[in-house]
Amino acid sequence: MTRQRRVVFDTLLRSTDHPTASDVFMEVKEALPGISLATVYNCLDTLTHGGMVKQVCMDREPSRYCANLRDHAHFHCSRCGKVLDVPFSAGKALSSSLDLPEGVRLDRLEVSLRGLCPACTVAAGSGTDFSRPPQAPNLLSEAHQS
Amino acid sequence: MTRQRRVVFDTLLRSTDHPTASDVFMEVKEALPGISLATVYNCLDTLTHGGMVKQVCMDREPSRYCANLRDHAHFHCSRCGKVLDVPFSAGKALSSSLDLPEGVRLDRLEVSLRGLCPACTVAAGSGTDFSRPPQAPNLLSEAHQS
DNA sequence: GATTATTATTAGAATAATTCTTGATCTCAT
DNA sequence: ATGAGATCAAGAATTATTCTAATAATAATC
Repeated sequence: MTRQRRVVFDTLLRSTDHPTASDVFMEVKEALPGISLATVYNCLDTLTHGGMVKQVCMDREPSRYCANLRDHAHFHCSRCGKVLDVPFSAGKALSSSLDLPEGVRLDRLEVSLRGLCPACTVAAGSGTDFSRPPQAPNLLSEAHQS
Repeated sequence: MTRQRRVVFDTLLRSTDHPTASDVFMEVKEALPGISLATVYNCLDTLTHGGMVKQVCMDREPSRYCANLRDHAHFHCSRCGKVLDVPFSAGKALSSSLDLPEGVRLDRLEVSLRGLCPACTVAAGSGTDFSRPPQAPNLLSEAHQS
């Protein structure tokens, strides 16, 4: 654990949003003015491989990093871009709602959500109801089903 | 629906794997030798926005495309790179195993899995049992939990 | 059927996130 | 101190994807 790794890690621990590598870079520069973006990438990589940090990808947007190691999903707001941690409901095993083929070895499971965060749902206004999404067979109805 | 869009779409309908844009490009060139990669990207985009096709991202790997519109998760084999469709178990609402904050509007839910496909689990051998992954509170135990 | 307007296609340049390369620097056991 | 090994910095390189501008196809109107 080098100085730069520690500072990068501390930055993530302090952050509640889910910063990108550049976000972290800008933040970390205050403490370590000489650090380079490449080093931040290296540190984030090392921390990720060491299991101290999770890398969060959605679509092809820049990766975000998160020091919350509890199992959780990520909700990405399409309007303000914020990323929220969404805990899994206690007691419900997520993997049991999947028909995994026999014989696979499952190492990692990732759940990403898209939509509007509470604030943006309100801001977007309209007569939509603010409770739950429309119910489809399993999760939600994709408007444009064939 | 232009000629190139149709050919791109047909290619996806025929494919059982989950081709990347370049994969599609190479395949489509047989029918439309003059087509450009940019057009393939455009077509895939149009089809995705039109809801005929799903774009599948995992980590920072190239996007893959899939014409299976049924709700399903994607299993990515870390060894051979294959991507398998994993249907959701009938009757179990996935979104109900998430503690979504009040007031969010959920538009899209994506589940990605990583591990070894059946063939690669066998090939990787070792004394591992081939049935189910180790059980953790919710989905699976990340070896490196803090 | 000709003419205009719209939209899609192409080829290649541009972009942006990330990774690689190289030499300099640090750490630590000896 | 000294040397071995890892890490860092800077910038170049890579790669998936998007943009741009010009051409071509399609559709709509006369």
